[in-house]
Amino acid sequence: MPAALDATEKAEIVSRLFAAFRDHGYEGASLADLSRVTGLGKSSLYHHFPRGKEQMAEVVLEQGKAFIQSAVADVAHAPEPLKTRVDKIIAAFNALYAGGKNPCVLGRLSLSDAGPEARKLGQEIFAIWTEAVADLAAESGLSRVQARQFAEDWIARIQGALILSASTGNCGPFERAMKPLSDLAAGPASPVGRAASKRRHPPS
Amino acid sequence: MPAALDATEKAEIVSRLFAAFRDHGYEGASLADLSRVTGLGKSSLYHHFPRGKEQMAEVVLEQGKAFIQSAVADVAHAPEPLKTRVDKIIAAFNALYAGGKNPCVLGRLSLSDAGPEARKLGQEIFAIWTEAVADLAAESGLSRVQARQFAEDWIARIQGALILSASTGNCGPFERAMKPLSDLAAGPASPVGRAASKRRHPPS
DNA sequence: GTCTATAATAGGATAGAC
DNA sequence: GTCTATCCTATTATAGAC
Repeated sequence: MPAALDATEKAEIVSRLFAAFRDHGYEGASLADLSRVTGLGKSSLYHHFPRGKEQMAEVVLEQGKAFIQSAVADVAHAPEPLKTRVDKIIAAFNALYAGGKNPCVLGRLSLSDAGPEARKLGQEIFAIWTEAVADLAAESGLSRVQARQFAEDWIARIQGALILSASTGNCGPFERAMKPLSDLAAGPASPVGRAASKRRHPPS
Repeated sequence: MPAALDATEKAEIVSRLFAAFRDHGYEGASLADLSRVTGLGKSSLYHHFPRGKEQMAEVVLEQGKAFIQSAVADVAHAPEPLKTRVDKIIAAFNALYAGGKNPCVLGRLSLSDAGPEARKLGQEIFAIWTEAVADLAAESGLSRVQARQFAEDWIARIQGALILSASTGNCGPFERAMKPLSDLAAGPASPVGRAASKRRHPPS
């Protein structure tokens, strides 16, 4: 029974809420679930989050926003070689999504009915994510419009790959989805999709 | 008060359940919601679907499976020019997803906790969808392995684009996601992503 | 800050009349 | 086949002791 909840403990609680919403969605995660995973009674949860489940979802999205800011946006603009920054970002996503085995809490909460504040946060996160990746793409030589489309398409592909692997267990789409970003730092701009180099037979 | 529910009326009910699950997810669509959108009392719903909400989700997925079978798989193997088949499939998805404005009921129900039968149905639908698209890609000249990856990556990109547009309102990612399939029928195999043709400045 | 206990309501599901 | 009425449980949320 800790007298006060220090920053570390608070972060641990939010991290467990994060995993619960990620794995079960907003409507699918009940207060009983959230109580169990955090080890706190319902009343204690309400002590920390007076507005209840909705606020818990918002705090989880705040953590997601902080992740994108620090592990993507800040890294993208760091004074390091492009390849280094790109590799760091890919490593961060590989960890966050466990190589494709974890769903995306942002994708799930964005669709669910978690209230207007959560909605706004989701949009902000996608915006920060998109801008950061677009900056990398532009740096690698794409026009501003192309870079923005590259970013949107790359993020979309990741989100969809996580749905597929959650349903089918196949992480291949997620692994391949990392490649276009990786290719930004290596040679001519590659498209979001895998380069289709070899044809078995030419089109008639 | 119709004496019996003919096939048309049944299809109409399933169609409305489809829209409800698509827009609110499995956990997010309450029996009260489903009762309202179908115009049937709860008891009437249980008359048609004795196993309740879970069965309703399964029936909705059956409809999704039928859609993929008829509008994608059957079309893909029809005796028509490749371009014709591809255009028909794209038109079908444009209608299903309203140009990117509708979420994907398959993507939503696949993640939710709608029971083992629904899970299995989701996997089957993704499998049929993947095989059909892979056949088209192989026909256009890709190797079997490349064709399967093309299909997985294309489907992932669509699923993710629908999440993005649901959150941000931007349908651009969905519209661009259609292009790789369209390109299958026009010239050399294009990748899943947009071809990054022009560089503003060559990589150093 | 955490707990037990409890309210208040919504959710899924059923009974039985018509 | 549909309805009204009801049941039971889970869910969100609060009260108040410690």
